[in-house]
Amino acid sequence: MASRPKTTILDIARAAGVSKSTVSLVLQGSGLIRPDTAGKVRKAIEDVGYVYNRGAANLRKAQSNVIGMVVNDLTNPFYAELAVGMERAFQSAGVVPFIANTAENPIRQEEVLKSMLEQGVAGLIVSPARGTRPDAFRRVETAGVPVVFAMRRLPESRIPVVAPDNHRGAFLAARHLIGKGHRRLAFFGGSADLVVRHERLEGFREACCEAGIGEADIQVFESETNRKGGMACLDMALTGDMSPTAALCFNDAVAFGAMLGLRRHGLEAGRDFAVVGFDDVDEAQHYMPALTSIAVDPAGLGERAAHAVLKMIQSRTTRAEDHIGSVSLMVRESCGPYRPEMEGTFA
Amino acid sequence: MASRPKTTILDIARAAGVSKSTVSLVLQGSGLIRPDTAGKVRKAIEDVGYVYNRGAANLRKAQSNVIGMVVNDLTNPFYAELAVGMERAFQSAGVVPFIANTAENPIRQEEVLKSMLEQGVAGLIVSPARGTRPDAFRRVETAGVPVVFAMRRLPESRIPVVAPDNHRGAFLAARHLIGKGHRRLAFFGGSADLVVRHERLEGFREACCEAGIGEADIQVFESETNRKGGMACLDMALTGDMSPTAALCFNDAVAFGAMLGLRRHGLEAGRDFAVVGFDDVDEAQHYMPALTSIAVDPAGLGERAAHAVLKMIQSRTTRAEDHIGSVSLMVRESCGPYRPEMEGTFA
DNA sequence: CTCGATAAATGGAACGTTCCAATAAATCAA
DNA sequence: TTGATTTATTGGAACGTTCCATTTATCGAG
Repeated sequence: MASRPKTTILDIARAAGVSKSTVSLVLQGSGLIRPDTAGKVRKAIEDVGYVYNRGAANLRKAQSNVIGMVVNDLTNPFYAELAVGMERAFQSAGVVPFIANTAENPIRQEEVLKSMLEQGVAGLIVSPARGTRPDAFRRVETAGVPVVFAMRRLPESRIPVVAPDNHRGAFLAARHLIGKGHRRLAFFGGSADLVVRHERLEGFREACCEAGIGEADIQVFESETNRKGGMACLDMALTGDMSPTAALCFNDAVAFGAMLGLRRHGLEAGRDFAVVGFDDVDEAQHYMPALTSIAVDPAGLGERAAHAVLKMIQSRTTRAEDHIGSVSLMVRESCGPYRPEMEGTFA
Repeated sequence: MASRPKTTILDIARAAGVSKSTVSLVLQGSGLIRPDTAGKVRKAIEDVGYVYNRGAANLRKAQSNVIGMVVNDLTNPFYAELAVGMERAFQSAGVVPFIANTAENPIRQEEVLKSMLEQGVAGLIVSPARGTRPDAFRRVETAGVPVVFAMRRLPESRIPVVAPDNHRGAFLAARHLIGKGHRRLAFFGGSADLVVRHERLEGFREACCEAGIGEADIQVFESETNRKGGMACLDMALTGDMSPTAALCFNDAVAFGAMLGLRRHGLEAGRDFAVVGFDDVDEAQHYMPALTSIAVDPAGLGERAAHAVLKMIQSRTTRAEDHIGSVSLMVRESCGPYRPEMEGTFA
């Protein structure tokens, strides 16, 4: 019951009456073996409960066939979507990606990366944890393993990135709010050490600037990137004497939190306050009221990232071009109709 | 830039002026090495960009330190929670689990399991895909790798299971509905090949039976286990001439779908129809109306499952006791107050 | 048939580690 | 100092695979 003697390629060779080399060749699907011999071997493999030892093979071969995928928060359906897209792309390439979660913890991330390197991954797709130190990927880089960042990037890094057009997304969202008549705007959520937030904030500011809205009418709040953070932002925003009338949220989770917060104050998104999210998770369209958001196609970006590493591995390079995915504004109910009275509140 | 010469234990030995055996000992944290020699070695490791080759080590060692985790749907936050719980338990044991998603596809599941075996996992936690064939785990079993099923089980299998008390959960939910005065009940969603559904359905029926509600007043609908499935169920339920007034849903996703469906018919959960979910995902409490559901603590079950494999690996056995986690009914708004008029509709 | 060419199959070394048995160095008791 | 003991270190075989260089079988042509 316990302690298998572990059958090897030699056992199969013996059973099939051929040499280990022949078995190896069959395993690799080489055409050099006569079909009937190959058949014999395959039968032997089936009879004995053989399992291929990829570790041993990698020792000899230059390259492994595992690809690692390190994601910062599996609990966020947005990243789960990303993972699913990657898996789809890898599946058709015949590789099985291994996913590991860092739970937004840089220490854990380090462990995970180390483990993946030790396992001999051929490539890596990483959505780095918040607070990742600049040199966190030095080891990976010196090991010469191809990496691509997905969704997030590090401040100064030569590692290629696959991400949505955060700047444009935020710009579109802000312009939408302004178009509805809002003149005092807020940006909700995210922490300042996220490059992504920087990009979104810039797009947001650009739209404001274009509309002639000054810094005095812009309020920016930091928070966790989840519902709780969104509620916190809303509370802060409503306590000032010049409260904003609309908010662009760092992501949908924050937006849901903000809407929850509004309800606690007896207000309703779309009627008393405009909210727009970012990411357009599945839930956004089902929410009450349905959330206006920026669609970024995470699964598509996942596929893109997967193809990028695949290509890097194949061409044995560690460099690749960034890919900035296009985004689109999904207008729903959370911003309500055009409301001229909002213009009147211009400071 | 490309094609590392790959530094090995021998390079370090040379750099530190010791033998490879010494380096190996240091790597394993053996106390047999004099502290200053160990220091020298560790420094050399740091200087050279060494990465440990776990594949080579596993070739010699009996046991690896990777544990695989195969989940049927990462997109469902419920399973993501499960994964997170497992990771937590493994982290404190110093192992890094590798997660793979099967997307509810038995063929994919087979590939994934094969890949994990080849990688030499020490143990496996699996939430099997829908439609898994009874012999899908034969290879894993003959390989002697410890496996535990999480959340789901296979019809006839000796593999230990960690799962919530589905029977009791459904029983509690149904009794709650009956207590609210409902007398024509429906069960929404899930496919008949899921053992889990069987268990829940039984609990549901038991509560009905106890309350003297006959088969004629019970309607059971199959569907996908997501929002879409829930909407479909609701539509079917409302078309009959003796529509139910309340439904227990296979899981929260189905319940959300059902509530969406109600709204399309101009009805509201909690006022015109009672809905209860299963799983109590985070979203349940934030929904409008907040969803009454059965809490199962997926993260806790994940931890439990992790400990189970860990123990199995340690005691080199492939058997373990099942663990049935306790559940509790979370009463919220989706079933409304007691409504005696519902009793009147008794057939 | 025999020879040369081609196709099919094989033995052995190598990959990077662990671990045992053995050696070398340090320590101690006499 | 010497041997006995303990403490540190080391060489070499082994793990299961791949791949190169060979050997052996098969086939066609003369």
